[in-house]
Amino acid sequence: MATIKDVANDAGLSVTTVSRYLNNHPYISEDNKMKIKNSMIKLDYMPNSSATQLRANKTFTIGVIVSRITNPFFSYLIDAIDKVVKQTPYHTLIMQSYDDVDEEVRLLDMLKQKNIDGIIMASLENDLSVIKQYQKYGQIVLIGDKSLAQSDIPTIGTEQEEATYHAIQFLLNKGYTDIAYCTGGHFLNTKHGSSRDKGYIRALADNHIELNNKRIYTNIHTIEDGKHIASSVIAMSQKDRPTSIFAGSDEVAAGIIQTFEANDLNVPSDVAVMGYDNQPFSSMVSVPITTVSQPVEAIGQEATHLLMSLLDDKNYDVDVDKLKLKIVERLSV
Amino acid sequence: MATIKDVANDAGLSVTTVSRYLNNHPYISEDNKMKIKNSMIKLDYMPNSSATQLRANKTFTIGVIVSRITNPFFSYLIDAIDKVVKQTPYHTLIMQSYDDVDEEVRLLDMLKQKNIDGIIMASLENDLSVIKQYQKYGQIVLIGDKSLAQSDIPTIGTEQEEATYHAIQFLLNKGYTDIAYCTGGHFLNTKHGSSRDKGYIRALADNHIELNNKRIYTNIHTIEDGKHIASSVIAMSQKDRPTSIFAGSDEVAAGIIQTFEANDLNVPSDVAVMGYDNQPFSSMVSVPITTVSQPVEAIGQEATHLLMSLLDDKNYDVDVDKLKLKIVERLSV
DNA sequence: TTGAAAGCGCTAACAG
DNA sequence: CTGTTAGCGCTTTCAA
Repeated sequence: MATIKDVANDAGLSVTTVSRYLNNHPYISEDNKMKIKNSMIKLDYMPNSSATQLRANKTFTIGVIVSRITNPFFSYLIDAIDKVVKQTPYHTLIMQSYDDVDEEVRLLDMLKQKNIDGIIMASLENDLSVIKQYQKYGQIVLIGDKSLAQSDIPTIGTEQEEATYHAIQFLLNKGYTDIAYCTGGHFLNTKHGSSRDKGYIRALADNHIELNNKRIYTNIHTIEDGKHIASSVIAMSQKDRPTSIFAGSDEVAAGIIQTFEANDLNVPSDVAVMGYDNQPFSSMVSVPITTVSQPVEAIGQEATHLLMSLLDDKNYDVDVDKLKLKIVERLSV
Repeated sequence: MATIKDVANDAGLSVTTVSRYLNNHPYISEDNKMKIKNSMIKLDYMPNSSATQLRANKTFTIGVIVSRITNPFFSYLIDAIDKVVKQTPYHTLIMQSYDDVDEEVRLLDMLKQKNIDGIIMASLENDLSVIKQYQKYGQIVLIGDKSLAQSDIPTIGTEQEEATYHAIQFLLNKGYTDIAYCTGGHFLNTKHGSSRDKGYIRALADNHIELNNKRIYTNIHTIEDGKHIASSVIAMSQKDRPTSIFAGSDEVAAGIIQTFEANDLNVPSDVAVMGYDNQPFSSMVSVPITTVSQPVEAIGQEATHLLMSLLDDKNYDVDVDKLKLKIVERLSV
């Protein structure tokens, strides 16, 4: 592959001049511009990005950490992010943590190694104190509950606790008082969705309902997980069953619903199921899912604009109005 | 950020020795190993990857081109690829072409700029002759119909034409003779799913059914596209409607089915709908989708192993047995 | 077992 | 308007 030196030689000029051409500097004669252009075409030249990166101490790549890309919430989020990034000189490096604490650290280390200039973290496994350590290596933007913003790490915050509170209240208003609860993390662990846990707890407390640990399902993510939960509910005697389930995601909700239907339990009359995310397929499953809608596109856009501004040392005012969550009522509750 | 020089200074050694330690060379005294290790920890050192990359003329990054990550087929494919890549020193850079020819070229140019060492192309917009030009800049592996393999570009080939032929034949056997056909590309253009087109045409021909251009829908990808098609079918007088639709993807099929149901057209009795891909949600929609199952995990694994072998200058025998497509019969046909 | 020095491809003072 | 030169952080001859 031709280098800048080859081009300079071929054009009979110095590498400096060629470099200037490359970077659109003023003060190059039209004549030489032509020569350089021709030599570049002739030699099929393209600047080597490793060299540019080393020199500039900048990679023009940002990382996006999600737990798993197959979760449609994350793939739509990434899509929204990538669409904004595409309009900049940056590239998007997608990184999956698979909900693993150590893997997340490994990904954060890429900041340290100058593999990437900044990170958008849409999943969070480690304590915020760990994340903060990495801010000195590059810009970090968090996506999650509003409360994360207290950490001094720039955050695109949504009202997860409020939304969960409202969702539980919604179930309560419909008469379901025995509400099982699924979370992707560990219940009331400081990380991972704990703000939703708080919303659940607060809603129960406000309605003088006691928290029942048997109704808590932790580390729940996939359709399969949903199926398992449904099976365990089916295995209970009828009077021991919860009357409703807050599934934590539409995927889990879909798995639950499918298994219930296959076993002749009616949703919602036997057991109501509340989803989360409002994914494209959620209105199409056999019992359309009542769910909490997250404005995933706006979240991705705001996060990216914020990170880009940080990288450019500029200010950016996040448009919080676009970040509202709301309940979408369909038939599963 | 500390450099190798800082570590060398701190340890009272030369950069060479530190570099040797980094690369696990033999012949370093245990004593010095300890010193280096301590200095590294003390200075919070991590090798700068831009420098390593420039020096090695290797980025340890591979690109994966898909048309859109929100298509679950692609997100599952990427997941499969990433899981294999994670076991190597490489990283995965995901690139979306959004079905755009020029964008695909821009992505291929990353090979030229040494931004990536190799590419897996799961979507194909440009002619193979264009792709071939890029082989001199890095390794390329194609994912798609078997026939792509003729191009001399390493390919993980599945029998798209055969599978489509069988799917159409399946519809025919069920008594549906008026079969509309959706494709993500342009019908019988050389690119993008044209092998499926051939399967469709061949199946009709073998059954002495004339091809009807009005039954061909091109550039169809999303749930929304499916809804539009369904609307246009609904707008036809009953006797003008096709009796079945080969949707080309489960997403499109889902959109079609939902719109039909919302307008009191029964699937399959009024119009049958055949999907493609067998996605996780396909069994859960209101009319579970009869579809062509692609072994997406195996495809991703084989493609990655093949690319890795190519990058390491080794041989790899693709396990073609794992690449079989098959019809999954549910209720939409 | 260790170190000096050259060089990967590029950019940016500085000098002209 | 153009060129000389140093250096980004790392690896690898070569010599000791």
